[in-house]
Amino acid sequence: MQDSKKILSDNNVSITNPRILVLEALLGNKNPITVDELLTKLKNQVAKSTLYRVLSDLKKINILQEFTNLDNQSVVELLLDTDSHHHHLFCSDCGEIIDVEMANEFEEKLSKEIKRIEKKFNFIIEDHRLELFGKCTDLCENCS
Amino acid sequence: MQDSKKILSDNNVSITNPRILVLEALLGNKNPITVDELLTKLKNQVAKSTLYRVLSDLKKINILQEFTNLDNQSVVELLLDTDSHHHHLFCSDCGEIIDVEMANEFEEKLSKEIKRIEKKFNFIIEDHRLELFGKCTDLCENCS
DNA sequence: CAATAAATGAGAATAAGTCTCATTTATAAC
DNA sequence: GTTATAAATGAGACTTATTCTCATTTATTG
Repeated sequence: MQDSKKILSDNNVSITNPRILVLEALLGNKNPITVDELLTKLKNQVAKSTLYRVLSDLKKINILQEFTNLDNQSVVELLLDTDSHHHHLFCSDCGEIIDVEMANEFEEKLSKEIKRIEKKFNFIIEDHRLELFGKCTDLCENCS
Repeated sequence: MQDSKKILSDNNVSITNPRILVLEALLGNKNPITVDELLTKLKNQVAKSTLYRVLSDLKKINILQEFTNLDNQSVVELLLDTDSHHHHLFCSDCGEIIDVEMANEFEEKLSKEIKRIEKKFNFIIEDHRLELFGKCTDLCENCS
């Protein structure tokens, strides 16, 4: 509860009720969440237009990552400085998206390879994203 | 011209004019293309509803990959058996998406790391996708 | 070349996301 | 604490991407 206000003030964004509610909803989720699920969660608390605006605010201050799930739906995840670098595991059975940390050794290899690509393509690479697609065999109750 | 027909028959899909036109449009592009650009390209040749249906057909036979660009637009790329495994480089200046092959050594490291993740999460990982985000410094005429 | 199932075109329908504008709220100054 | 002002919000209209419907056309098989 205090968290969300701190996040906002730390980023010089005015503290409003909708912003607190959206942040709390996001903080309550370990894994990424569909914008649609967020809309449902906050129904009658935050207007649709406001939700989209707040999400765009959070993206602007660089604490929200947006991508798409296997059904091409928008998915959103809070990404605070304190959170560690991670990637995503997508289950094509149940649709779940799970945060995964890769081994340091691998990330170092990736950084080196990225440096090589930067030179080869004369590109400045600022960020990367690795997505793994498969099926969770017994992880969750949704999957047979 | 012969190519597109072969692709269709190889995949037991009936050979129709719209499918040939869409395939030829896709074959003509080295890099991924926006669905919207494809629509424009094929305006007056293929109905919008048909284009979307053909794209979904191609996805079903597993020769079309769909993802989103930095503006969250749908992007599409033909992915034939003969094509080599690659990833994507996104330029936030000009919006271009470029195919990139990573070094074999890196891909091997990635495979190993994926095996580790499979065990750790009890997951079967069937595919992966690596996206690199940055700016092309002098690559194209769009970028300053 | 006929019969039949599949594919298509045109446009209506849906859904995700954006925009508008009148009202409310947060912030900063007093 | 009040007040002034700019910023944020809510409600719903609007836009745009994608899907659906159904009458017509086309591909395939015998």
